[in-house]
Amino acid sequence: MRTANASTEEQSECIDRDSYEPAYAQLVNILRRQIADGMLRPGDQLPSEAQLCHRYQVSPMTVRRVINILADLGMVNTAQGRGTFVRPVELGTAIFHLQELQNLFSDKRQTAVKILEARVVPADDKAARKLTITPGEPTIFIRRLLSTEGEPTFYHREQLIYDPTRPIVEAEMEVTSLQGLFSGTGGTILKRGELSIEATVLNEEEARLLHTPMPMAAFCIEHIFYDFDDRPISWGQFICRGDRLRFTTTVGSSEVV
Amino acid sequence: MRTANASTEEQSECIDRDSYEPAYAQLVNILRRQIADGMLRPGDQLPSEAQLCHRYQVSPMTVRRVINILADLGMVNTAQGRGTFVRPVELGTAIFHLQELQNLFSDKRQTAVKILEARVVPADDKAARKLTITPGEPTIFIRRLLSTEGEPTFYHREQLIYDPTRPIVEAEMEVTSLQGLFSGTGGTILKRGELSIEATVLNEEEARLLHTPMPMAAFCIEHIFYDFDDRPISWGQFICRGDRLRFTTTVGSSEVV
DNA sequence: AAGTGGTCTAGACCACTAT
DNA sequence: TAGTGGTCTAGACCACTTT
Repeated sequence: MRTANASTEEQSECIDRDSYEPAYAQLVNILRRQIADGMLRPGDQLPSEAQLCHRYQVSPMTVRRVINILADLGMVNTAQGRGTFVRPVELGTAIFHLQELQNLFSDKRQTAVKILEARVVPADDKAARKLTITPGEPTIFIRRLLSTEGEPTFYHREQLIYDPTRPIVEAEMEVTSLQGLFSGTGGTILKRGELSIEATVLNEEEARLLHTPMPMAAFCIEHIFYDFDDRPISWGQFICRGDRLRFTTTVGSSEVV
Repeated sequence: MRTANASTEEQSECIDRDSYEPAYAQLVNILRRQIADGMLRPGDQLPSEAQLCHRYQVSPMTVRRVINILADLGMVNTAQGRGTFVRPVELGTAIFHLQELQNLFSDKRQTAVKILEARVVPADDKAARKLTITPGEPTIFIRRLLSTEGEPTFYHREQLIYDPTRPIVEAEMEVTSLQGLFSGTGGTILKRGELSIEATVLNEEEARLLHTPMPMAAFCIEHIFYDFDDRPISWGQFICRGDRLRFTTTVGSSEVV
Protein backbone atom coordinates (compact mmCIF):
# COMPACT_ATOMS: atom_id res chain seq x y z
CA MET A 1 0.00 0.00 0.00
CA ARG A 2 1.26 3.41 -0.93
CA THR A 3 1.45 5.83 1.93
CA ALA A 4 1.92 9.56 1.70
CA ASN A 5 5.35 10.38 3.01
CA ALA A 6 6.68 13.83 3.74
CA SER A 7 10.25 12.78 3.00
CA THR A 8 9.54 11.61 -0.54
CA GLU A 9 6.70 13.87 -1.63
CA GLU A 10 7.07 17.61 -2.04
CA GLN A 11 5.03 19.58 0.46
CA SER A 12 4.87 22.93 -1.24
CA GLU A 13 1.43 24.20 -0.33
CA CYS A 14 0.49 25.67 2.99
CA ILE A 15 -2.35 27.60 4.56
CA ASP A 16 -2.57 31.34 3.98
CA ARG A 17 -3.99 32.82 7.17
CA ASP A 18 -4.64 36.18 5.53
CA SER A 19 -6.79 34.69 2.78
CA TYR A 20 -10.51 35.26 2.64
CA GLU A 21 -10.82 31.52 2.11
CA PRO A 22 -11.06 29.86 5.53
CA ALA A 23 -8.32 27.51 6.63
CA TYR A 24 -10.52 24.43 6.46
CA ALA A 25 -11.53 25.16 2.87
CA GLN A 26 -7.91 25.69 1.88
CA LEU A 27 -6.91 22.38 3.38
CA VAL A 28 -9.83 20.61 1.71
CA ASN A 29 -8.67 21.95 -1.63
CA ILE A 30 -5.04 21.06 -0.98
CA LEU A 31 -5.96 17.45 -0.27
CA ARG A 32 -8.44 17.30 -3.15
CA ARG A 33 -5.74 18.52 -5.46
CA GLN A 34 -3.29 15.95 -4.17
CA ILE A 35 -5.83 13.26 -4.92
CA ALA A 36 -6.70 14.69 -8.32
CA ASP A 37 -3.03 15.04 -9.25
CA GLY A 38 -2.34 11.45 -8.35
CA MET A 39 -0.06 12.35 -5.45
CA LEU A 40 -2.55 10.43 -3.34
CA ARG A 41 -4.02 7.45 -5.14
CA PRO A 42 -7.00 5.24 -4.45
CA GLY A 43 -6.21 3.03 -1.47
CA ASP A 44 -3.47 5.30 -0.15
CA GLN A 45 -3.54 6.26 3.47
CA LEU A 46 -3.72 9.94 4.26
CA PRO A 47 -1.36 11.39 6.85
CA SER A 48 -2.84 10.95 10.30
CA GLU A 49 -4.87 13.79 11.72
CA ALA A 50 -2.08 14.63 14.15
CA GLN A 51 0.41 14.82 11.28
CA LEU A 52 -1.89 17.05 9.26
CA CYS A 53 -2.30 19.29 12.32
CA HIS A 54 1.32 20.12 12.75
CA ARG A 55 2.17 20.01 9.05
CA TYR A 56 -0.40 22.66 8.19
CA GLN A 57 -0.42 24.36 11.59
CA VAL A 58 -4.12 24.00 12.28
CA SER A 59 -5.99 22.66 15.28
CA PRO A 60 -7.34 19.10 15.49
CA MET A 61 -10.91 20.32 15.16
CA THR A 62 -10.10 21.98 11.87
CA VAL A 63 -8.43 18.87 10.49
CA ARG A 64 -11.40 16.83 11.70
CA ARG A 65 -13.72 19.10 9.82
CA VAL A 66 -11.63 18.77 6.68
CA ILE A 67 -11.66 14.98 6.85
CA ASN A 68 -15.42 15.01 7.37
CA ILE A 69 -15.91 17.15 4.30
CA LEU A 70 -13.73 14.89 2.17
CA ALA A 71 -15.69 11.89 3.44
CA ASP A 72 -18.97 13.63 2.59
CA LEU A 73 -17.63 14.33 -0.88
CA GLY A 74 -17.00 10.60 -1.20
CA MET A 75 -13.28 11.09 -1.72
CA VAL A 76 -12.00 9.26 1.37
CA ASN A 77 -13.03 6.51 3.74
CA THR A 78 -12.29 6.70 7.43
CA ALA A 79 -11.76 3.67 9.67
CA GLN A 80 -11.47 4.25 13.35
CA GLY A 81 -8.19 2.96 14.71
CA ARG A 82 -6.78 2.34 11.22
CA GLY A 83 -6.68 5.56 9.31
CA THR A 84 -8.16 7.54 6.44
CA PHE A 85 -7.88 6.22 2.91
CA VAL A 86 -8.48 7.54 -0.59
CA ARG A 87 -11.57 5.95 -2.09
CA PRO A 88 -11.42 4.33 -5.49
CA VAL A 89 -13.88 5.33 -8.18
CA GLU A 90 -17.22 3.63 -7.60
CA LEU A 91 -20.08 3.81 -10.04
CA GLY A 92 -22.53 3.22 -7.24
CA THR A 93 -21.66 6.52 -5.62
CA ALA A 94 -22.83 8.54 -8.60
CA ILE A 95 -25.49 11.10 -7.78
CA PHE A 96 -27.77 12.81 -10.24
CA HIS A 97 -29.40 16.14 -9.41
CA LEU A 98 -32.91 16.98 -10.48
CA GLN A 99 -31.62 20.54 -10.51
CA GLU A 100 -30.86 20.03 -14.17
CA LEU A 101 -34.56 19.68 -14.77
CA GLN A 102 -35.17 22.96 -13.03
CA ASN A 103 -32.62 24.68 -15.24
CA LEU A 104 -34.66 23.66 -18.24
CA PHE A 105 -37.18 26.24 -17.08
CA SER A 106 -35.26 28.89 -15.22
CA ASP A 107 -32.38 29.33 -17.63
CA LYS A 108 -34.52 30.33 -20.52
CA ARG A 109 -37.29 32.43 -19.12
CA GLN A 110 -39.63 31.72 -21.99
CA THR A 111 -41.52 29.01 -20.18
CA ALA A 112 -45.24 28.91 -20.78
CA VAL A 113 -47.65 26.81 -18.75
CA LYS A 114 -50.92 25.92 -20.43
CA ILE A 115 -53.72 24.26 -18.47
CA LEU A 116 -55.23 21.64 -20.74
CA GLU A 117 -57.85 20.43 -18.33
CA ALA A 118 -58.93 20.96 -14.73
CA ARG A 119 -62.00 19.24 -13.39
CA VAL A 120 -63.32 17.15 -10.55
CA VAL A 121 -63.25 13.44 -11.22
CA PRO A 122 -63.92 10.43 -8.99
CA ALA A 123 -60.78 8.57 -8.03
CA ASP A 124 -60.22 5.29 -9.78
CA ASP A 125 -58.60 2.35 -8.00
CA LYS A 126 -55.04 3.34 -8.73
CA ALA A 127 -55.47 7.00 -7.81
CA ALA A 128 -57.31 6.01 -4.65
CA ARG A 129 -54.47 3.75 -3.65
CA LYS A 130 -51.86 6.40 -4.29
CA LEU A 131 -53.79 9.07 -2.41
CA THR A 132 -54.98 6.62 0.29
CA ILE A 133 -58.65 7.48 -0.22
CA THR A 134 -61.52 5.24 -1.23
CA PRO A 135 -62.31 4.76 -4.91
CA GLY A 136 -65.01 7.08 -6.16
CA GLU A 137 -64.13 9.95 -3.88
CA PRO A 138 -63.80 13.21 -5.78
CA THR A 139 -60.37 14.47 -6.84
CA ILE A 140 -59.16 17.41 -8.84
CA PHE A 141 -57.57 16.33 -12.10
CA ILE A 142 -55.24 18.75 -13.82
CA ARG A 143 -53.32 18.40 -17.05
CA ARG A 144 -50.70 20.93 -18.03
CA LEU A 145 -48.44 21.45 -20.99
CA LEU A 146 -45.16 23.29 -20.46
CA SER A 147 -43.35 24.85 -23.35
CA THR A 148 -39.90 26.37 -23.60
CA GLU A 149 -39.18 28.65 -26.53
CA GLY A 150 -42.48 27.78 -28.09
CA GLU A 151 -41.72 24.06 -28.15
CA PRO A 152 -43.74 21.77 -25.87
CA THR A 153 -41.27 19.82 -23.73
CA PHE A 154 -43.19 18.80 -20.67
CA TYR A 155 -46.52 17.25 -19.96
CA HIS A 156 -47.83 17.14 -16.41
CA ARG A 157 -50.73 15.08 -15.08
CA GLU A 158 -51.79 15.60 -11.51
CA GLN A 159 -54.56 14.43 -9.25
CA LEU A 160 -55.29 16.33 -6.02
CA ILE A 161 -57.31 15.45 -2.96
CA TYR A 162 -60.62 17.30 -3.08
CA ASP A 163 -61.96 17.88 0.39
CA PRO A 164 -64.68 20.56 0.49
CA THR A 165 -64.51 20.67 4.29
CA ARG A 166 -61.07 22.18 4.20
CA PRO A 167 -60.98 25.11 1.84
CA ILE A 168 -57.40 24.72 0.70
CA VAL A 169 -58.19 24.01 -2.88
CA GLU A 170 -56.98 27.37 -4.10
CA ALA A 171 -53.85 26.99 -2.05
CA GLU A 172 -53.25 23.56 -3.48
CA MET A 173 -53.72 24.86 -6.98
CA GLU A 174 -51.15 27.52 -6.24
CA VAL A 175 -48.74 25.09 -4.64
CA THR A 176 -48.76 23.02 -7.73
CA SER A 177 -48.06 25.93 -9.98
CA LEU A 178 -44.74 24.18 -10.66
CA GLN A 179 -42.60 27.30 -10.46
CA GLY A 180 -43.23 27.24 -6.75
CA LEU A 181 -42.44 23.56 -6.51
CA PHE A 182 -39.13 23.96 -8.20
CA SER A 183 -37.99 27.13 -6.54
CA GLY A 184 -39.52 26.34 -3.18
CA THR A 185 -41.65 29.42 -2.69
CA GLY A 186 -44.84 27.45 -2.44
CA GLY A 187 -43.64 24.55 -0.38
CA THR A 188 -44.93 25.78 2.93
CA ILE A 189 -47.98 23.53 2.69
CA LEU A 190 -46.02 20.43 1.79
CA LYS A 191 -43.98 18.44 4.22
CA ARG A 192 -42.38 16.00 1.87
CA GLY A 193 -42.55 14.34 -1.50
CA GLU A 194 -41.68 10.97 -2.94
CA LEU A 195 -40.30 10.84 -6.45
CA SER A 196 -39.48 8.08 -8.84
CA ILE A 197 -38.02 8.26 -12.31
CA GLU A 198 -38.44 5.73 -15.05
CA ALA A 199 -37.98 5.50 -18.77
CA THR A 200 -41.11 5.13 -20.87
CA VAL A 201 -42.30 5.31 -24.42
CA LEU A 202 -44.77 8.08 -25.17
CA ASN A 203 -48.28 6.95 -25.94
CA GLU A 204 -50.19 8.41 -28.82
CA GLU A 205 -51.78 11.24 -26.87
CA GLU A 206 -48.52 12.25 -25.25
CA ALA A 207 -46.65 12.20 -28.54
CA ARG A 208 -49.30 14.39 -30.11
CA LEU A 209 -49.18 16.91 -27.28
CA LEU A 210 -45.39 17.05 -27.30
CA HIS A 211 -45.17 17.16 -31.12
CA THR A 212 -42.90 14.15 -31.35
CA PRO A 213 -42.71 11.30 -33.83
CA MET A 214 -43.59 7.80 -32.67
CA PRO A 215 -41.98 5.99 -30.99
CA MET A 216 -40.33 8.51 -28.67
CA ALA A 217 -38.59 7.77 -25.38
CA ALA A 218 -39.33 9.89 -22.32
CA PHE A 219 -38.54 10.34 -18.69
CA CYS A 220 -41.54 9.86 -16.46
CA ILE A 221 -41.12 11.49 -13.07
CA GLU A 222 -43.87 10.35 -10.74
CA HIS A 223 -44.51 12.29 -7.57
CA ILE A 224 -46.60 12.08 -4.43
CA PHE A 225 -46.66 15.06 -2.08
CA TYR A 226 -47.69 14.88 1.55
CA ASP A 227 -48.97 17.52 3.95
CA PHE A 228 -47.91 17.95 7.57
CA ASP A 229 -50.38 15.33 8.70
CA ASP A 230 -48.62 12.89 6.37
CA ARG A 231 -51.68 12.65 4.17
CA PRO A 232 -50.99 12.49 0.46
CA ILE A 233 -52.48 15.49 -1.29
CA SER A 234 -51.10 15.20 -4.79
CA TRP A 235 -50.14 12.41 -7.14
CA GLY A 236 -48.94 12.92 -10.66
CA GLN A 237 -46.38 12.51 -13.40
CA PHE A 238 -44.10 14.81 -15.29
CA ILE A 239 -43.41 13.47 -18.73
CA CYS A 240 -40.44 14.89 -20.58
CA ARG A 241 -39.19 14.18 -24.07
CA GLY A 242 -36.13 11.99 -23.86
CA ASP A 243 -34.30 14.08 -26.43
CA ARG A 244 -34.68 17.24 -24.37
CA LEU A 245 -33.38 16.11 -21.02
CA ARG A 246 -30.15 14.50 -19.95
CA PHE A 247 -28.78 14.12 -16.47
CA THR A 248 -25.03 14.30 -16.04
CA THR A 249 -22.65 13.75 -13.17
CA THR A 250 -19.12 12.67 -12.32
CA VAL A 251 -17.54 10.04 -10.10
CA GLY A 252 -14.10 10.23 -8.60
CA SER A 253 -12.12 13.38 -8.09
CA SER A 254 -13.99 16.30 -9.53
CA GLU A 255 -12.63 19.73 -10.30
CA VAL A 256 -10.98 21.78 -7.58
CA VAL A 257 -12.04 25.41 -7.51
CA MET B 1 -43.18 34.50 10.29
CA ARG B 2 -43.53 31.72 12.80
CA THR B 3 -40.69 31.51 15.27
CA ALA B 4 -39.98 28.67 17.61
CA ASN B 5 -40.68 29.86 21.11
CA ALA B 6 -39.79 28.06 24.30
CA SER B 7 -42.70 29.57 26.18
CA THR B 8 -45.35 28.30 23.79
CA GLU B 9 -43.86 25.03 22.54
CA GLU B 10 -43.22 22.06 24.75
CA GLN B 11 -39.56 21.23 25.13
CA SER B 12 -39.70 17.66 26.25
CA GLU B 13 -36.67 16.08 24.65
CA CYS B 14 -33.16 16.50 25.90
CA ILE B 15 -29.73 15.00 25.34
CA ASP B 16 -28.87 11.71 27.01
CA ARG B 17 -25.18 11.90 27.87
CA ASP B 18 -25.00 8.18 28.65
CA SER B 19 -26.32 7.13 25.26
CA TYR B 20 -24.14 5.45 22.69
CA GLU B 21 -25.54 7.93 20.23
CA PRO B 22 -23.33 11.03 20.29
CA ALA B 23 -24.80 14.31 21.44
CA TYR B 24 -24.64 15.91 18.00
CA ALA B 25 -26.57 13.04 16.44
CA GLN B 26 -29.22 13.22 19.12
CA LEU B 27 -29.68 16.93 18.56
CA VAL B 28 -29.84 16.45 14.81
CA ASN B 29 -32.63 13.95 15.28
CA ILE B 30 -34.46 16.13 17.77
CA LEU B 31 -34.54 19.02 15.31
CA ARG B 32 -35.37 16.75 12.37
CA ARG B 33 -38.28 15.37 14.30
CA GLN B 34 -39.49 18.85 15.18
CA ILE B 35 -39.46 19.71 11.49
CA ALA B 36 -41.09 16.45 10.47
CA ASP B 37 -43.78 16.83 13.12
CA GLY B 38 -44.61 20.32 11.99
CA MET B 39 -43.42 21.94 15.21
CA LEU B 40 -41.00 23.80 12.99
CA ARG B 41 -42.46 24.63 9.59
CA PRO B 42 -40.94 25.77 6.33
CA GLY B 43 -39.84 29.39 6.72
CA ASP B 44 -39.68 29.23 10.51
CA GLN B 45 -36.58 30.48 12.24
CA LEU B 46 -34.72 28.02 14.40
CA PRO B 47 -33.63 29.06 17.88
CA SER B 48 -30.31 30.86 17.70
CA GLU B 49 -27.19 28.83 18.21
CA ALA B 50 -26.66 30.40 21.62
CA GLN B 51 -30.20 29.44 22.65
CA LEU B 52 -29.72 25.87 21.44
CA CYS B 53 -26.46 25.72 23.40
CA HIS B 54 -27.94 26.44 26.79
CA ARG B 55 -31.27 24.75 26.08
CA TYR B 56 -29.62 21.42 25.32
CA GLN B 57 -26.49 22.00 27.40
CA VAL B 58 -23.98 21.51 24.62
CA SER B 59 -21.07 23.60 23.47
CA PRO B 60 -21.26 26.04 20.55
CA MET B 61 -19.09 23.78 18.40
CA THR B 62 -21.53 20.94 18.81
CA VAL B 63 -24.50 23.11 17.89
CA ARG B 64 -22.53 24.40 14.92
CA ARG B 65 -21.94 20.88 13.76
CA VAL B 66 -25.62 20.06 14.11
CA ILE B 67 -26.66 23.07 12.03
CA ASN B 68 -24.10 22.16 9.38
CA ILE B 69 -25.50 18.65 9.15
CA LEU B 70 -29.06 19.91 8.82
CA ALA B 71 -27.93 22.29 6.11
CA ASP B 72 -26.16 19.47 4.28
CA LEU B 73 -29.34 17.43 4.51
CA GLY B 74 -31.11 20.32 2.81
CA MET B 75 -33.46 20.83 5.73
CA VAL B 76 -32.43 24.34 6.74
CA ASN B 77 -30.91 27.46 5.24
CA THR B 78 -28.46 29.58 7.17
CA ALA B 79 -28.03 33.33 6.67
CA GLN B 80 -25.19 35.02 8.45
CA GLY B 81 -26.42 37.77 10.71
CA ARG B 82 -30.07 36.80 10.26
CA GLY B 83 -30.60 33.28 11.46
CA THR B 84 -31.29 29.69 10.45
CA PHE B 85 -34.55 28.84 8.71
CA VAL B 86 -36.44 25.69 7.80
CA ARG B 87 -36.31 25.13 4.05
CA PRO B 88 -39.49 24.54 2.10
CA VAL B 89 -39.78 21.51 -0.14
CA GLU B 90 -37.99 22.10 -3.42
CA LEU B 91 -38.15 19.71 -6.32
CA GLY B 92 -34.85 21.01 -7.59
CA THR B 93 -33.02 19.65 -4.56
CA ALA B 94 -33.97 16.08 -5.32
CA ILE B 95 -31.10 13.72 -6.02
CA PHE B 96 -31.09 10.12 -7.01
CA HIS B 97 -28.36 7.57 -6.54
CA LEU B 98 -26.98 5.14 -9.07
CA GLN B 99 -26.68 2.86 -6.06
CA GLU B 100 -30.09 1.50 -6.97
CA LEU B 101 -28.57 0.20 -10.16
CA GLN B 102 -25.88 -1.53 -8.21
CA ASN B 103 -28.47 -3.26 -6.06
CA LEU B 104 -29.94 -4.77 -9.16
CA PHE B 105 -26.86 -6.95 -9.24
CA SER B 106 -25.71 -7.36 -5.69
CA ASP B 107 -29.06 -8.15 -4.10
CA LYS B 108 -29.74 -11.18 -6.17
CA ARG B 109 -26.44 -12.91 -6.64
CA GLN B 110 -27.48 -14.66 -9.79
CA THR B 111 -25.84 -12.18 -12.10
CA ALA B 112 -24.21 -13.59 -15.18
CA VAL B 113 -21.96 -11.63 -17.51
CA LYS B 114 -21.64 -12.88 -21.05
CA ILE B 115 -19.10 -11.39 -23.45
CA LEU B 116 -20.80 -11.11 -26.82
CA GLU B 117 -17.84 -9.65 -28.66
CA ALA B 118 -14.32 -8.42 -27.98
CA ARG B 119 -12.10 -7.33 -30.82
CA VAL B 120 -9.85 -4.55 -32.03
CA VAL B 121 -11.57 -2.03 -34.27
CA PRO B 122 -10.43 1.30 -35.70
CA ALA B 123 -12.07 4.28 -34.01
CA ASP B 124 -14.76 6.01 -36.00
CA ASP B 125 -15.24 9.77 -35.80
CA LYS B 126 -17.49 9.71 -32.77
CA ALA B 127 -15.40 7.26 -30.76
CA ALA B 128 -12.24 9.18 -31.64
CA ARG B 129 -13.81 12.39 -30.39
CA LYS B 130 -14.96 10.81 -27.13
CA LEU B 131 -11.57 9.19 -26.51
CA THR B 132 -9.62 12.18 -27.86
CA ILE B 133 -7.67 10.09 -30.33
CA THR B 134 -7.49 10.38 -34.10
CA PRO B 135 -10.02 8.46 -36.23
CA GLY B 136 -8.69 5.13 -37.43
CA GLU B 137 -6.56 4.45 -34.38
CA PRO B 138 -7.15 0.98 -32.96
CA THR B 139 -9.53 0.51 -30.02
CA ILE B 140 -10.82 -2.49 -28.14
CA PHE B 141 -14.53 -2.95 -28.62
CA ILE B 142 -16.42 -5.04 -26.08
CA ARG B 143 -20.08 -5.94 -25.91
CA ARG B 144 -21.52 -7.63 -22.85
CA LEU B 145 -24.88 -8.95 -21.85
CA LEU B 146 -25.77 -9.04 -18.17
CA SER B 147 -28.51 -11.27 -16.89
CA THR B 148 -30.17 -11.51 -13.51
CA GLU B 149 -32.10 -14.65 -12.71
CA GLY B 150 -31.70 -15.88 -16.23
CA GLU B 151 -33.35 -12.80 -17.71
CA PRO B 152 -31.16 -10.41 -19.74
CA THR B 153 -31.56 -6.95 -18.23
CA PHE B 154 -28.46 -5.06 -19.21
CA TYR B 155 -26.49 -4.52 -22.36
CA HIS B 156 -23.11 -2.89 -22.21
CA ARG B 157 -21.09 -1.49 -25.10
CA GLU B 158 -17.61 -0.23 -24.42
CA GLN B 159 -14.68 1.05 -26.43
CA LEU B 160 -11.22 1.13 -24.85
CA ILE B 161 -8.01 2.87 -25.83
CA TYR B 162 -5.65 0.33 -27.37
CA ASP B 163 -2.06 1.38 -26.88
CA PRO B 164 0.42 -1.48 -27.43
CA THR B 165 3.22 0.58 -25.92
CA ARG B 166 1.65 0.41 -22.51
CA PRO B 167 0.76 -3.15 -21.68
CA ILE B 168 -2.26 -2.43 -19.53
CA VAL B 169 -4.79 -4.11 -21.74
CA GLU B 170 -5.36 -6.97 -19.37
CA ALA B 171 -5.65 -4.53 -16.51
CA GLU B 172 -8.16 -2.49 -18.43
CA MET B 173 -10.15 -5.57 -19.23
CA GLU B 174 -10.21 -6.41 -15.58
CA VAL B 175 -11.11 -2.89 -14.54
CA THR B 176 -14.11 -2.99 -16.75
CA SER B 177 -15.34 -6.24 -15.32
CA LEU B 178 -18.28 -4.22 -14.00
CA GLN B 179 -18.36 -5.79 -10.58
CA GLY B 180 -15.18 -3.89 -9.86
CA LEU B 181 -16.60 -0.70 -11.22
CA PHE B 182 -19.63 -0.83 -9.02
CA SER B 183 -18.00 -1.97 -5.85
CA GLY B 184 -14.83 0.02 -6.36
CA THR B 185 -12.31 -2.76 -6.11
CA GLY B 186 -10.95 -2.11 -9.56
CA GLY B 187 -10.95 1.65 -9.50
CA THR B 188 -7.29 2.09 -8.70
CA ILE B 189 -6.46 2.68 -12.34
CA LEU B 190 -9.20 5.22 -12.88
CA LYS B 191 -9.12 8.75 -11.61
CA ARG B 192 -12.59 9.84 -12.53
CA GLY B 193 -15.57 9.19 -14.73
CA GLU B 194 -18.21 11.28 -16.43
CA LEU B 195 -21.70 9.85 -16.59
CA SER B 196 -24.88 10.91 -18.29
CA ILE B 197 -28.23 9.23 -18.29
CA GLU B 198 -30.96 9.59 -20.85
CA ALA B 199 -34.14 7.88 -21.93
CA THR B 200 -34.06 6.04 -25.23
CA VAL B 201 -36.04 3.55 -27.25
CA LEU B 202 -34.34 0.22 -27.85
CA ASN B 203 -33.29 -0.42 -31.42
CA GLU B 204 -33.95 -3.75 -33.05
CA GLU B 205 -30.66 -5.37 -32.03
CA GLU B 206 -30.97 -4.23 -28.44
CA ALA B 207 -34.55 -5.42 -28.17
CA ARG B 208 -33.55 -8.81 -29.52
CA LEU B 209 -30.68 -9.16 -27.07
CA LEU B 210 -32.81 -8.09 -24.12
CA HIS B 211 -35.79 -10.20 -25.16
CA THR B 212 -38.21 -7.29 -25.17
CA PRO B 213 -41.07 -6.39 -27.46
CA MET B 214 -40.79 -3.32 -29.65
CA PRO B 215 -40.98 -0.49 -28.87
CA MET B 216 -39.39 -0.63 -25.45
CA ALA B 217 -38.11 2.29 -23.38
CA ALA B 218 -34.69 2.10 -21.75
CA PHE B 219 -32.23 4.03 -19.68
CA CYS B 220 -28.96 4.69 -21.47
CA ILE B 221 -26.11 5.45 -19.11
CA GLU B 222 -23.15 6.73 -21.03
CA HIS B 223 -19.75 6.79 -19.39
CA ILE B 224 -16.24 8.02 -20.06
CA PHE B 225 -13.47 7.01 -17.67
CA TYR B 226 -10.18 8.84 -17.31
CA ASP B 227 -6.80 7.71 -16.01
CA PHE B 228 -4.53 9.72 -13.74
CA ASP B 229 -3.08 11.59 -16.68
CA ASP B 230 -6.61 12.75 -17.50
CA ARG B 231 -6.64 10.75 -20.69
CA PRO B 232 -9.91 9.02 -21.52
CA ILE B 233 -9.43 5.27 -21.58
CA SER B 234 -12.99 4.00 -21.87
CA TRP B 235 -16.20 5.16 -23.47
CA GLY B 236 -19.39 3.19 -23.47
CA GLN B 237 -23.06 2.81 -22.64
CA PHE B 238 -25.07 0.71 -20.28
CA ILE B 239 -28.51 0.04 -21.68
CA CYS B 240 -31.16 -1.13 -19.25
CA ARG B 241 -34.74 -2.12 -19.87
CA GLY B 242 -37.03 0.65 -18.70
CA ASP B 243 -39.35 -1.80 -17.02
CA ARG B 244 -36.58 -3.23 -14.85
CA LEU B 245 -35.12 -0.09 -13.36
CA ARG B 246 -36.64 2.77 -11.42
CA PHE B 247 -34.88 5.45 -9.46
CA THR B 248 -36.60 6.71 -6.34
CA THR B 249 -35.91 9.52 -3.92
CA THR B 250 -37.58 11.92 -1.51
CA VAL B 251 -37.67 15.66 -1.00
CA GLY B 252 -38.42 17.43 2.24
CA SER B 253 -38.16 15.89 5.65
CA SER B 254 -37.33 12.25 5.35
CA GLU B 255 -37.57 9.59 8.00
CA VAL B 256 -35.82 10.03 11.31
CA VAL B 257 -33.97 6.96 12.51
C1' DA C 1 1.32 0.10 24.44
C1' DA C 2 1.12 3.08 20.67
C1' DG C 3 -1.32 5.06 17.12
C1' DT C 4 -5.59 6.04 14.87
C1' DG C 5 -10.09 8.31 14.19
C1' DG C 6 -14.49 10.24 16.96
C1' DT C 7 -16.50 13.35 20.18
C1' DC C 8 -16.66 17.41 22.91
C1' DT C 9 -15.55 21.63 25.58
C1' DA C 10 -15.51 26.76 26.71
C1' DG C 11 -14.31 30.03 25.15
C1' DA C 12 -12.27 33.64 21.38
C1' DC C 13 -12.70 36.62 17.38
C1' DC C 14 -14.81 37.88 13.04
C1' DA C 15 -18.47 39.25 9.48
C1' DC C 16 -22.91 40.24 8.64
C1' DT C 17 -27.82 42.03 9.50
C1' DA C 18 -31.15 44.54 11.68
C1' DT C 19 -32.63 48.36 14.50
C1' DT D 1 -25.47 48.43 19.15
C1' DA D 2 -27.11 43.98 19.75
C1' DG D 3 -27.83 39.66 17.86
C1' DT D 4 -26.83 36.35 14.44
C1' DG D 5 -24.07 32.78 12.04
C1' DG D 6 -18.87 31.43 10.69
C1' DT D 7 -14.27 30.20 11.93
C1' DC D 8 -10.82 28.53 14.98
C1' DT D 9 -8.09 27.12 19.09
C1' DA D 10 -5.67 23.83 22.33
C1' DG D 11 -6.50 20.82 24.51
C1' DA D 12 -9.38 16.57 26.79
C1' DC D 13 -11.24 11.92 26.76
C1' DC D 14 -12.93 7.84 24.41
C1' DA D 15 -13.15 3.68 21.17
C1' DC D 16 -10.90 1.09 18.11
C1' DT D 17 -6.95 -1.38 15.62
C1' DT D 18 -2.41 -2.94 15.22
C1' DT D 19 1.89 -4.56 16.97
